[in-house]
Amino acid sequence: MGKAERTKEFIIQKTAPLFNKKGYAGTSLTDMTDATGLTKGSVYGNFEDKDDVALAAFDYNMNKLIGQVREIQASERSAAGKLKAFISVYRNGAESPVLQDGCPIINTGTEADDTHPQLKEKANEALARWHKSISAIIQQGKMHGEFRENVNTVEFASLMISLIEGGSALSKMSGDGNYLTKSLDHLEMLISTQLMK
Amino acid sequence: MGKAERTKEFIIQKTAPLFNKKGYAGTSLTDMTDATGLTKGSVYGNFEDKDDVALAAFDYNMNKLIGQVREIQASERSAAGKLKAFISVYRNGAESPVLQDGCPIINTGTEADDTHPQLKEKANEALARWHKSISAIIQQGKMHGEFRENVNTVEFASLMISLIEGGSALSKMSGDGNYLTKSLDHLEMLISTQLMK
Amino acid sequence: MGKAERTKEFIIQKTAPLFNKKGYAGTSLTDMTDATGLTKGSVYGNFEDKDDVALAAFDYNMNKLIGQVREIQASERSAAGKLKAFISVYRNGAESPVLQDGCPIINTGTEADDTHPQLKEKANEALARWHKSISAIIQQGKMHGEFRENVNTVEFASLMISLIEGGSALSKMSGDGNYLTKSLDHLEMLISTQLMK
Amino acid sequence: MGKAERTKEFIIQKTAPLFNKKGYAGTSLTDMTDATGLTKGSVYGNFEDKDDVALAAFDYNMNKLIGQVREIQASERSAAGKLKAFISVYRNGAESPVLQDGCPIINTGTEADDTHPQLKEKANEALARWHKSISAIIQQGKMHGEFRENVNTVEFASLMISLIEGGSALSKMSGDGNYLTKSLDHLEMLISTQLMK
DNA sequence: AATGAATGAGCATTCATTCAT
DNA sequence: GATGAATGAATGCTCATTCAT
Repeated sequence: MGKAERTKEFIIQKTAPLFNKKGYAGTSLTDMTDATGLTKGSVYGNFEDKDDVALAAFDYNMNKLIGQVREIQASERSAAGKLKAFISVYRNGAESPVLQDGCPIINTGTEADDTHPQLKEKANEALARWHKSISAIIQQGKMHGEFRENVNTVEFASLMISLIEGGSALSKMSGDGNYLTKSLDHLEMLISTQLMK
Repeated sequence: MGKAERTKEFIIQKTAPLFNKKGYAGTSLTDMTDATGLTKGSVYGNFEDKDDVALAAFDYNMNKLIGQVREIQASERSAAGKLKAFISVYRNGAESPVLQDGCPIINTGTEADDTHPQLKEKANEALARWHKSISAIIQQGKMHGEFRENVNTVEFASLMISLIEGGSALSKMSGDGNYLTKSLDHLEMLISTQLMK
Repeated sequence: MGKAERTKEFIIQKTAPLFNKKGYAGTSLTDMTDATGLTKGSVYGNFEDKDDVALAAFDYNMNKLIGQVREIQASERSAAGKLKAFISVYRNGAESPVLQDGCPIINTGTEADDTHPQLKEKANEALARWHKSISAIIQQGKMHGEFRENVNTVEFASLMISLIEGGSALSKMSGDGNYLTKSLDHLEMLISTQLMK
Repeated sequence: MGKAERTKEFIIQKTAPLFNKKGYAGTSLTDMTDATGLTKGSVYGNFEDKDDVALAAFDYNMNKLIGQVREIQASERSAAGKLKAFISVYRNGAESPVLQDGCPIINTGTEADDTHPQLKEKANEALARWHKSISAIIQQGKMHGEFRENVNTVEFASLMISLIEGGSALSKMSGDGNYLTKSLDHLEMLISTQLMK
């Protein structure tokens, strides 16, 4: 990794939490230089513009989040276990360096929706990937005889994400953990009673 | 209503959609004067500052949203019917002047969380009121013998809001109606099977 | 004249010499606020952007220059006298608030040619108007029997402007008045011997 | 020519057209690295600063221009022929790699006049050299009995340059070839009727 | 009560230049 | 001798806010 690569990485690392916490419009170049200790020129030497950093920061946050999930999934053999890895990560969101400021998908998605097409696209791609990943696990569960065949895969995945994101966002903003806890409890119940044989 | 009152109302009316659509940071004073045809001086003659307008705009949006719910609830006698009024409003969100830009609670809550304490507070109060309103309906349902006694009121209310907000936000950002549709379908099913006798 | 109008006028008045002297790229917003004592916000409250000021400044300079010519022409009855008014203004360029920094047409035309299409257009329009004005005077002279019919009007006008602009620009840059003096002397001779009967 | 010498030459070669076309202020270091494919460090390794390059670029452009003239003059025996070599080069300016962006003397002279003393000096030196060169040819013509003695050498030289530069600049900026054509036609006529016996 | 005009701090971005490697 | 990376001052411009009228 060359010096440029290292600096880029460093800038993303330091600014990604800012973008997730304060949003794109709420994060200024000065916030970024304060967080990194670098100069504006240096940021512009390594990125095309603020957008470029924000886009990279979103990817960084998502990768970190996915990494947390993957780590847990690695030790899970069952499809149910793999699904529950998502639940586990969000349930302990307070300790996650990413989720403690809220899920990047909904944070970015709600801000960028009517203001920043590129970021919106990114958030939607991440959402679609997540949906696909859940769907694949459910299909796998069906194939291995672990899950019932008569459950609609796509619909279950949609419901699962809605529960996680809704609960997560509401608990984050209200400080009332019940939204997330009850959503995740309900989701686990659904996995056990609707999905598993 | 004096002239001042009327101008205030007018400003809020015209800017409330902006704030819900583009967020607090994304809405500039110039956006506001463009939308109203008034001058900046006029805005500042009627409000203390941008915050003051944003706060009022949030209330305006919420009242409009609550109004839509109330209208439907007015013709519903049963507790289940009253609960389903919320579902009905969100299901037809595309036609709601407020919800077409997303639910103000989650829009405001996610943006303001780490940037604007007063707005965050407003969003949380609205959320708490909503939660209380749902809880009261459930209690009423229980008292009238319509709902089962052994359902946890608070938890059901939390789950209900998570499903609505999660589904709503994800469908809004992705353009995929499935998130909302499946959440609301599931919620209706829960009301029928878990709540109703 | 409202206050806005007066401020616009004031800004143009103070910055027009800067633009003529230092060029478009060479004149910064800070130069402009230094020259006016106003703030950047004030400049942007009265003009769309730097271009807008530069364009207005060019017009201001040209109008001033044309005014000087008109003043002399007013007391001239003959076509020859009217043509010589142009010569007179450029001959005393050192004392002209505009020409002391060079003729705006050639200053702007040479800088903007490959860098600023709008300014280039302005300079060319001014040049075309000047050409038309000279042509009209020559035609008038012909009609009144003052000038010979067998002189090509358009060609004489072109030659006249080339002599004035060439001499003016070279004397300005070199500090050697001979370029301008000899050009204008030659031009006067041409008017007397080629044009006049 | 060592490597350093070759790189210097290469940079000048590639940037000289930029400086003539876009001017000193209009040509950025980035324009220069784009044009050369080299790095900023490399430019600064071979030149003191941007000024240093611009100065060298001006010389390069002038030498190229003078080279074109010399080439034609080489096959001219008469003084009149040598004078007309200048005319010939400017008349075919569109095909000259230098003149197609305008004459460096007037381009540089008008921009640098009030902003860049060193460049202004360069342009003036070039102008003075040109004047001297024309004067020498006229003197030669007189000595050889080709030109009349009673013509003022210095004044004719000044007039000649004014006609060429005025016509050239105006045609360049306006796209109307008449300014240059008529100036040069007139100049040739002057050489034939005033200068030649 | 409302306006038009101004403010000045802040914005994202580009500049010429430097310097360790 | 050349590069890649960094600097910091300056660029044009927008922001929320104020205030005389």
